[in-house]
Amino acid sequence: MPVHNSEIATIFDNVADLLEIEEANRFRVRAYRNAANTIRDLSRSLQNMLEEGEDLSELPDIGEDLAGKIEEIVRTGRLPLLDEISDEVPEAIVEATRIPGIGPKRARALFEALDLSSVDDLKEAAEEGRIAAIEGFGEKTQARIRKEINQGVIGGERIRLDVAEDFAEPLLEWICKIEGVAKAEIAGSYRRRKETVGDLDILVQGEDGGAIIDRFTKYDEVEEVASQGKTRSTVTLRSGLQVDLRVIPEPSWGAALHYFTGSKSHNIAGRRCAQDRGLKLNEYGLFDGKKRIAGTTEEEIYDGINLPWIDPVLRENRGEIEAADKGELPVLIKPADIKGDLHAHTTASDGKNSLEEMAQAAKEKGYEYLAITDHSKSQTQARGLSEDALHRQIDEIGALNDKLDGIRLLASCEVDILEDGSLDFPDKLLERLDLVVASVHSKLELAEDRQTERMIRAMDNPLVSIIGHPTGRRIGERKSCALDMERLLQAAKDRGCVLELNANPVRLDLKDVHCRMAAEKGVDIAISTDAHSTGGLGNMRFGIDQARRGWLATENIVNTRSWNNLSKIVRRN
DNA sequence: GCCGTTTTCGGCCCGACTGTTTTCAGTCG
Repeated sequence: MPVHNSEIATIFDNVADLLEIEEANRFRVRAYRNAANTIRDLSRSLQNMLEEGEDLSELPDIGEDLAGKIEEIVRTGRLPLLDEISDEVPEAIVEATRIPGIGPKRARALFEALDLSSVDDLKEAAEEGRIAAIEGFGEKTQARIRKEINQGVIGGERIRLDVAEDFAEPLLEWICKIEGVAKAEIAGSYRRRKETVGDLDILVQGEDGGAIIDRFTKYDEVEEVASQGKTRSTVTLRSGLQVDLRVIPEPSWGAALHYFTGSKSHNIAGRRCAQDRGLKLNEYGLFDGKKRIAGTTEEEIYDGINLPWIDPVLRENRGEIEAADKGELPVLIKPADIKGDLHAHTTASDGKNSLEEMAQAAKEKGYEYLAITDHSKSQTQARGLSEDALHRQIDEIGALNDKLDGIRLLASCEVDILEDGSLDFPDKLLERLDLVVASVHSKLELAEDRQTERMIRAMDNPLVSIIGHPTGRRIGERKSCALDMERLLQAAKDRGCVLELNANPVRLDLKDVHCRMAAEKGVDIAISTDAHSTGGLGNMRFGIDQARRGWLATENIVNTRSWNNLSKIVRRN
């Protein structure tokens, strides 16, 4: 049974959580967390690395001990250490640490003082007023615990980037108008363009922090003010989104922007770089002793630790600091590089606009081409085209292209990959198309081997140009199907098949790490919107952000090429 | 538990805010 990196990382994170509750050495706890982060970001599967006899202790943050534990997990699917400490620490304490404001120490103190055995017991104790009586606890903590448990918000879900934008952009605009605010910017994972964000970190430049924050907490959509000081405040909006605001004086702006953009592990690595040079880096600046030597801009900060500015999308401590140090940062793809969109639907299947309307919208984006990829016949719920209907659409596109000026429609189809890997339309029909996108829409639950083989079999057909939304995931709704990504990428490379990076913010399929793996293997990527309306073409920017997070450059992306060049790549036969 | 131009020990990122107590630990980011 394949063991995935994410499972191993989760085991290590769980060990860290439990060790923390047991008050183990905090650096040992951190070692497990660091290892989990390293593992989560690896571009290769640990299982494969082991099978190929590689020494895992050469990986960063993995030493002899953890390498041995990984081997054990891969072999048995379990880690005895985790089983042992799981027995020692009641599950309810672990759950209690998910209440904001309750960490490992207080969770343990609560359960020991009150002799509780579940979170329900904790709720009961809070309602009966027994928590406030414990030394070190008080009324406020008790009220908070009661509220958090009743709201059932233990944990808190991450919000999709596009959803966060809907709340963030109007809020930012409003903040910019507060008196005394010189400028404002959203930092955090939002600025790094992660596919989901946990909260918003907003920085404002201004002098009178107390007044600015006071005004901020009066924003129309603020439901609760969790904390409020002179430089910092945390509120929750009615939408459930948590917003942290920090007021930054001008000389520290760059340092604060860098610090609060993160990621945390990028910052830690950055501070080590500073330490190596005998300097100290924090959110106020870069310091030589007590003297601030940089801080106004991010460029200054990086320059001070002898690095070029690193784009926020790369700041995940996935090797960007080392690459920057060697002058080997990728030249990332940018919106202006895109010459066309290779996945779009019309009213012929489940789209909302006609061929003409889609062509016009693509032209307005400055594109050279737009591929029309309506569904194939098996997709009855999406009004998939019959063979005759596709024949007719190909003729229609041909005729329309004669009339169109400055944009070319490509005759295409999003053909279903059937359960056995064969295609929903015969080759004879597909041969008439400019290119073919092949996607899986059914039987997403197949076992990893069968799912992987199914897609590889589809790629065996040289008429298939691009595999659409390869993993089928929908963020927050549906997990990725089980796929051996390394094998899939190798198969794509061997066959010259392109993989899609679906730019729909609900999909963003491939993930950033998969994009990076693809680039490392030399697999071409198409960033496509899968637009079902003219507005949907605008999702390209989410795909580009994702590609940039995956270190992709112009040359990795096929739809940065003119059709003359692109046609040679997508016509493999 | 990891790591090393300070290499087998002794370090390990850093500061704000809260709630509690009255000088600070815990938590968070």
